[in-house]
Amino acid sequence: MTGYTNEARIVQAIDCLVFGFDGETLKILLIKRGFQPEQGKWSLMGGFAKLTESLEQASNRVLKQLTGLDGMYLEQLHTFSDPNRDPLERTISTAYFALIDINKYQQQLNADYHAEWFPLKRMPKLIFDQQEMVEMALKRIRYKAALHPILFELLPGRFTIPQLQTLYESVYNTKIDKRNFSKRVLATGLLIKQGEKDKSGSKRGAFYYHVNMQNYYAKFQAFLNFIPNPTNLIS
Amino acid sequence: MTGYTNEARIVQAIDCLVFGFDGETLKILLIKRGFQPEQGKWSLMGGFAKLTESLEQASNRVLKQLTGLDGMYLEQLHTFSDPNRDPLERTISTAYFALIDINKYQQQLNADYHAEWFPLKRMPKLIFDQQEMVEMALKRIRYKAALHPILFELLPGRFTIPQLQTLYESVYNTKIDKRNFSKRVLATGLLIKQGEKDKSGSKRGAFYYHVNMQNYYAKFQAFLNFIPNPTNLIS
DNA sequence: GTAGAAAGTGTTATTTTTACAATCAATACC
DNA sequence: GGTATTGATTGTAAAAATAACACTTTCTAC
Repeated sequence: MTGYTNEARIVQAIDCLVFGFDGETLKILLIKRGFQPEQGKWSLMGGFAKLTESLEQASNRVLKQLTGLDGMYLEQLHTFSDPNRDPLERTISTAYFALIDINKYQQQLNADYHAEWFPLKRMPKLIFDQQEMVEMALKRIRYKAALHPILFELLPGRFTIPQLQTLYESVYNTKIDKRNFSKRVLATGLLIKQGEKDKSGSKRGAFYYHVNMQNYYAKFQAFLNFIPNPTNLIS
Repeated sequence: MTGYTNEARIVQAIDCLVFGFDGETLKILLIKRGFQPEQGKWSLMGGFAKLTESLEQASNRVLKQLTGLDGMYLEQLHTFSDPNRDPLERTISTAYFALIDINKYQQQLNADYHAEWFPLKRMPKLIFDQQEMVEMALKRIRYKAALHPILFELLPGRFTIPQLQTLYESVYNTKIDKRNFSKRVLATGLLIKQGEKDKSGSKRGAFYYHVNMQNYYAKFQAFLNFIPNPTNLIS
């Protein structure tokens, strides 16, 4: 037995959608593609699966190369397989999205890739079907974050409630009442108040919180309903 | 330009998880695998992607072969890529799950495959990583059906509210108060009452309903909250 | 010491959800 | 023909969750 006979063998790619939050708006990390086709165009960071690694391993490898980071939040999004998606050769690409703390991202590592963060509203045109990937990822993030605490992955180890609210408002492109928001997030039991304050945002300063990891893992699978009226928000 | 040089080319498989509902319990359609490796073992229906078709096309082709059905509800589940998942050769498999009306399924077409419906509780051991696929599909169905009306896909064109309730109870392995259930589903505006009754289940008979397709498509993306307290149900 | 600016906090009205049981319709049986 | 049987159908009240809404506090800068 030496393998399946008569079956096609196809180049298997991965594409990584890296999201970060700068305190203002959700951003995506793009690179200038370094090889043909579409060399020099803005693109997602991608790569190809080697024979001996899983697609998860391939994604982590590529992300490590690009960002210097390990062990980030990474979720398989979708596999894109239109026979004509890549003009050079038939490829199938599995897209993964990563949520990272934008501050941990190591600038120097990606100099080779000419990587840049783009606010989603001012994102350049992407190659192939990558535009579709980004749209799907955004949908998925909104969907999932309405029920699960994944957005904490975008924040530094300590953060303030106003920062957290800005993040939710940015992801859902909406305004949330701050009294209700703070009640809601505190009620999850996921936040632990710290002694210190962040003085950068206001004169009074806002207390730092960090995530209660115990509750985080315990509640991750639960439906949390962070977002009021998601029915009206998700498109 | 003749393609990417130095990249691995990999056999791309698809696996189809076909679910049906017989009025009592959720069932999955399995076949006796007709080729090596693992010939003769119970398996999901699968196939390989041809060079010129997308994975969606491949899945539909395979499902048509197996069930004789076209245009069924089909959703990409996940791509499984462990390098050792298939002992014969490195393959990557994208799993799709289908929800069909078990009555439409054409028995004769699949005689070649020795297909059989199994209640999920009495499912035989499957080959490779297919057990994991089934578990993931069940999770996804429970997750999605808590918010979207996908379970209607499992029912015939007309059905009664008690039948619908049995379906939900079977999927979530729970009991739901019938007064609250009927209020809830009728409130969605997805059901249209018909004049006739189904007399098979009781002397009095239960009114048939059918899905309001207009509302169905309109509300499909909305969060519907069919299931009381999903927090306690989803594991 | 005062003006400014964002942080922090409580209550009420409304809506949604849950709990709970009697009546109705049709058949089967006497 | 009458009655027993069986599942279908329907409403209300209590409880919980959500949404609406504005003033006070804290700190800095001037």
